[in-house]
Amino acid sequence: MESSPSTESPSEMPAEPTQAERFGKARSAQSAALTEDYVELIADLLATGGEARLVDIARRLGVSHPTAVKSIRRLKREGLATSLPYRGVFLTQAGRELAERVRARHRIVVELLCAVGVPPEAAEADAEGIEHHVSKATLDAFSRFLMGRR
Amino acid sequence: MESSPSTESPSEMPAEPTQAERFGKARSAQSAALTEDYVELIADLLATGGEARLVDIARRLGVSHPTAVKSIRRLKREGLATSLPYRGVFLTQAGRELAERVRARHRIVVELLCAVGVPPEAAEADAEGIEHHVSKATLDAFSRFLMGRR
DNA sequence: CGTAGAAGTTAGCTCAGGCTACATATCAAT
DNA sequence: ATTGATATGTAGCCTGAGCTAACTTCTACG
Repeated sequence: MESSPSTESPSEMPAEPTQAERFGKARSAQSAALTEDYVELIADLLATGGEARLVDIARRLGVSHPTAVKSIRRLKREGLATSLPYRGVFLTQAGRELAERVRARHRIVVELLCAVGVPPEAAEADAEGIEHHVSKATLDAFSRFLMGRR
Repeated sequence: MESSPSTESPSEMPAEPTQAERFGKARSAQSAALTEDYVELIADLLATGGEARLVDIARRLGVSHPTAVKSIRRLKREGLATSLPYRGVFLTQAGRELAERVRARHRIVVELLCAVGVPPEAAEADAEGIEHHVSKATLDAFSRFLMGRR
């Protein structure tokens, strides 16, 4: 057995907390991702079809209706959406603002991916997962990059 | 908004399945993410310190020890790792190969982010979440982009 | 050598997101 | 108006990842 592990005496505390924080952050981002997906989709349905029905939401997200119900209940709890029993789902002011931010970010991520040579279909598919992990700093950098090459 | 619906049936079933698939894919990617994080970290610990102890893994990932135990049990179940009770965790051949792929991908993602102007700290932090959603096609595009500007 | 403390393990709980099955409400068309 | 097809909603279960508490096993040191 190697004798190295404990002999790291001089300074052995700096790097780890940072990495743990990064992982933790990525983990919680995943939770917000669902919220963002729902809000974005609802906004889209409202914009294109005039209304956002449970069935459509569930189908577009590829989940069962009850799952969509639960998630939307959460959105309502968080003050992002409202719904009338058989009249569809709507967004609150906060929900609309979030949707707008998410949509703008999604667009920028897709454009950035395309700009560096990712095929459009892959860009669209990967963006769905990537966008939720793009911080403000990174998004700003993406914007600048796209701006610069126009 | 959809580029090319797979089947343009007469009346029903428009472009939705595609989007549902994307969401589903992003969802399951999140599950693989954990596996990748663990394997990558174990490889790193083995490379730098010679051994990967439960305690170190848990601390670096920012989770409790029992959580790490559970996750590693899963890795063993999936044939990616082995462990001897008080002797640390090791990677199987498959685990080492996965670790190598993950590491290469992580590096490329960070480099790509930096190349488009993302500050290094943000690049490193965001990559932790982004990398798990980068498909082969996107990764290849990243590589080409980086190659081209060297 | 014997024991204190670190490392590892087990048990059992929570929470969130998913699902199926079943119940109810709406709507559209006859 | 009745009724069958859709759309919603509720109940109850599963799974995975996290945590704490309590127990066991090493190991190192006095």
